[in-house]
Amino acid sequence: MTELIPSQSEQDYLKAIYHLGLHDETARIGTVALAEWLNITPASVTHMVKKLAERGLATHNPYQGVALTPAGEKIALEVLRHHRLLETYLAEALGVPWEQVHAEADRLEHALSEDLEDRLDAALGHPTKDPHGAPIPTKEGTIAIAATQPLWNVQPGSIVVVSEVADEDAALLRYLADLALIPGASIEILAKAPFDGPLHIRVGQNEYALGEAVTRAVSVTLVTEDQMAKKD
Amino acid sequence: MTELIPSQSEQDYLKAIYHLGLHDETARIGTVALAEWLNITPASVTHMVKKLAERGLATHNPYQGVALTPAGEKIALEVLRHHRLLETYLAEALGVPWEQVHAEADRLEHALSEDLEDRLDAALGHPTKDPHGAPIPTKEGTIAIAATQPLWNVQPGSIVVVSEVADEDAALLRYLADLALIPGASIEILAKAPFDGPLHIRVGQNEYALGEAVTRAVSVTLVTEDQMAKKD
DNA sequence: TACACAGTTTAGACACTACTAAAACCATAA
DNA sequence: TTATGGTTTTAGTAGTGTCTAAACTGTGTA
Repeated sequence: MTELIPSQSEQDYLKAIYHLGLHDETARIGTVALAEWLNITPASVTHMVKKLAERGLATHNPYQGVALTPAGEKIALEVLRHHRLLETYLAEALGVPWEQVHAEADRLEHALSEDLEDRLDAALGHPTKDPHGAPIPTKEGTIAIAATQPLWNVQPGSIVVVSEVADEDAALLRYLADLALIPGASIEILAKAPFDGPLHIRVGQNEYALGEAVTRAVSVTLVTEDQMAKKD
Repeated sequence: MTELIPSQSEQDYLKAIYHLGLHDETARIGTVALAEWLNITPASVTHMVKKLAERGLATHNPYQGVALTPAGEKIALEVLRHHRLLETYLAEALGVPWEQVHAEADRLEHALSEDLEDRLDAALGHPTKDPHGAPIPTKEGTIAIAATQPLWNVQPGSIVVVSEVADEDAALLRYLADLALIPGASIEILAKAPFDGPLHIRVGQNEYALGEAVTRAVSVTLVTEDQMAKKD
């Protein structure tokens, strides 16, 4: 009955919990991790998480971590839809550079009405991915989870296609764009130095040696796998 | 030195003070007037106005009213530029109905970056008026004040052109659009009933009798004046 | 001239969201 | 089994922006 609209802060927390819960399904989402992600102190996070739990948007077992309830996830996906539609629109219609759209969308997403959301969606032809390759949730609250892996984890000898890149770090995005490591790009993994050393890859005519930070930010899908890695 | 960015609330107050000070240059802007405009209690307005005065954005003589300082007016005009560029963009690029753009812009204006402002401006070809005929302040903080008067004040027998319509009331805007009373429309003032009775006008082939509320919301410029009104 | 009343301000409170400092918890290594 | 250290929570505080209730001001009228 009392369908309270979550505050901007609450929406940011829900989005953060959703984001941190994405990659390691099983991993517990801790107060410190959330605090670092949101640039807030752990004490403040505990406070807010308790409020989210009271409102039925998250579950909170003290000392055990946080998780979204279905209601909380629904809101997180709505905000994410706003965010990614805005990113796509800003890039396509207004030519905002791709490393900049994330920050702009973060500010605009909370001020976007449902009507405007629909208009952006229609103007873009109902896109399914944002400029960084991330899937755009549907209005119904479903999202396509692609079967990808971090470039960091791929075996040498494989050929992969870039599916998605992390969009939070503008400097990193500029670097990736320089390297043509954008969604859809083909990469050949040449070698990986031991002891978590750099990954050697070829993109088009160019070869690069990339560190862990960069290659963890790039999600890829396999095209061909190295013989050595095959096991059947 | 300490160039503080005003909060969203502060920006709303500055915009409101600017708006209320526009039409009657000399009139004092009172707490109740501001409170009604902002949908807030007078006590809260006093509180905020004192804060604005402390920050050098407004002057406040207790019991005597509020006024903007140059610094405050500059900010008000920046917000107004955001607002009106957004209104124009939403109407032109996304087809948002003209009675709806005001409310949308009110939410988005605070989240618009300078870069995005410039992009909207360029995409629209540097417009000088918003969809309601209101002038868009320049980036330098100047605004073109048109020599207009409320339709309500025009002498019968005159012919006028609609210059601007008040954009706050969506229902009123829909009504004006139905009557084709949009910026640029020509109006012949036929008669005015005594004792502040309705104003009879012709717009194209149609004649209407309009009350004070409606005709005060429409600003016009004179094309020809009635003989009776001429005084030299 | 004094009073009444509309307009304005003060005082005190609350919700929100953040902070610091200190206490409580828990897992792991000695 | 206990010490240790990182994680988490509690307690208390602060700033913003709002509210209600009560006190104050100043102007026009009787």
